[in-house]
Amino acid sequence: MLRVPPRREADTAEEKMMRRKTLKSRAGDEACDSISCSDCGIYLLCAPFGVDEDVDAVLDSIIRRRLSFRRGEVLYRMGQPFDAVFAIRSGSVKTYVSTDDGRVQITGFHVAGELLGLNAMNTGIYTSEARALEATAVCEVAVDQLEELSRREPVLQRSMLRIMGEEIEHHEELMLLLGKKTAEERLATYLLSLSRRFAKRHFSATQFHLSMSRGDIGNYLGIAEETVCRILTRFENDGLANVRHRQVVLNDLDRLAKLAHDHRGYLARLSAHRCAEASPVSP
Amino acid sequence: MLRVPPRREADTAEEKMMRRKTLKSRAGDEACDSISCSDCGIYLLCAPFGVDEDVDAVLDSIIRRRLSFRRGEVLYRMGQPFDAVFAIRSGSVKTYVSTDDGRVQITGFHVAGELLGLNAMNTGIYTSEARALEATAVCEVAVDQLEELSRREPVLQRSMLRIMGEEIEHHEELMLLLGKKTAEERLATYLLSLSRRFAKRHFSATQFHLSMSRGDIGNYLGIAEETVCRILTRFENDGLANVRHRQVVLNDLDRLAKLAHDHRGYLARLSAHRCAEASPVSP
DNA sequence: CCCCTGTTTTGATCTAAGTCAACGTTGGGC
DNA sequence: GCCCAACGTTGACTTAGATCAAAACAGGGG
Repeated sequence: MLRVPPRREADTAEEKMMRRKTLKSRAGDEACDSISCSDCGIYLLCAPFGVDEDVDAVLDSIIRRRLSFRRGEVLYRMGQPFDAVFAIRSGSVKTYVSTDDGRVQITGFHVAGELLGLNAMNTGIYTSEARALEATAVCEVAVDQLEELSRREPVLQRSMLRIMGEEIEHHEELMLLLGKKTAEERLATYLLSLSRRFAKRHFSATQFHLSMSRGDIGNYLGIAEETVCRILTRFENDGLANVRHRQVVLNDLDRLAKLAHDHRGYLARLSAHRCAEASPVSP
Repeated sequence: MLRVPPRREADTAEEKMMRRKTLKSRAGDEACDSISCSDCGIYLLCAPFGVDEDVDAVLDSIIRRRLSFRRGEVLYRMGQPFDAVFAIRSGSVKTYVSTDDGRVQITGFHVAGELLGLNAMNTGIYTSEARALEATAVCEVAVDQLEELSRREPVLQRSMLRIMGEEIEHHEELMLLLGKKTAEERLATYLLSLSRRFAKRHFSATQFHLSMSRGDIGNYLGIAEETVCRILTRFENDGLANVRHRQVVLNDLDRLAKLAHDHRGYLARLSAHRCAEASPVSP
């Protein structure tokens, strides 16, 4: 704890940086590297939804426009009216909420193939803000068309609910981390969750690149930037992981998982146990 | 921070209490005080969904069974297969997740009229646990029937998305609180959020009853039980609020809102501002 | 290739809130 | 109406991690 003087975080610095940069180079913004739908991350989400016909045609009908953002640019702001979700085609994005006095809490990092903005479904107003961490390409999908289509395609409807459920689960895990874990456990949990995410996309589970700064990691995990550094050095000394600048190498996933006191690991063990016993219900 | 020795929390104590109690009195469990659908909280959610015909008939068709729980009883456990959601008819429920070494984080308190369990939509396994805070009556609704019905009733489909979006928003606010707020701000935010919730249901915004213990409040807010007490006494001395046992009286909502550094208040001000300016987009 | 700005690292010091301990309060069960 | 386990409160002491400060490092634009 101990952060009373509201030292206006990341945001302001980035805002300033952006203002400076925006004066120059407003080069090839739109449609400079338009990838075909079948190369896009969301294709993976759409494909299994039973769209047997011309996939490209269906997708084209719901995609309003393609946009690209440079590092630091804003996808949507808090308080803006909501009428579209964003499918990330490439790059990565952070989302965050903030207090009235400028403190910021990052609520998630999002990568290619993920859907952004569904949470504004409730009020019709964005309650969070999204900012590109690097050069990022997205497809804008109008919600009303998405709803219309999901009525005709039950698999799409189910999938939207599934995606939101996944986000809720992820938030629950993060709340456990923010409320009950030590700084060391937080970092271990974080590295492990990144590793799993990459593995799921068939990248290396033990070597990857961070698209976010130490400051962003600390903010997300509810600890100071300096603490992030200190603990990463400790991991290095313990032979657990090497994090040189933004390049990560994990040496011992098992030990990391033990350190993390993982919710997900616990769940997996629970399910296994449940299967093993086979006979519930006593008189 | 500073909670390394995993002092097994609430859970274990409650479990023990339940075991003791369960030996005796397994009295009128089911259907002892079955309220008609039109008295039920979820009716309010269902009514505006365009079910113009016989509402009761439609509802009866999706409600699998009615259950009632006593204080401390579990609605569902982590790791259990998911096939139904619960609509709370009366009473209140806490949901929580936990680490493998027994630390618990409460993720929400839920009251009559709210829907529980939609978050398991993703994996088909409950990743959290729900426990009644007091005598509580619920309706169990099978998910497949809910999905089936929501295909025919677009308003229901929209409403499910809206409910999940609301939960996500609520989690974002809680993450901001857990990651960035002081203990005092947390309590102020909490009291204010309860106040708003009661006001929305047309109860008093300044006087209400807490169904959860100090321990539960502290756990939910990521602070120690003792800190909750200390700060409540401070609020009392400052003439801000009187919290005697479980009876709350709020004396100065404005000052409380200032203390809370509210995300929601900030949002409201933002929207107002946006309306006032009327002219966006500069060259 | 060098500068400049933002990022990362390390050390010294401080503090909000956690933990421990002990005591007051209460309401549900018999 | 009495008892006791759970709940709530208050004080004394400890500590994980925040803040401050300052140096080392990178990498993109000119």
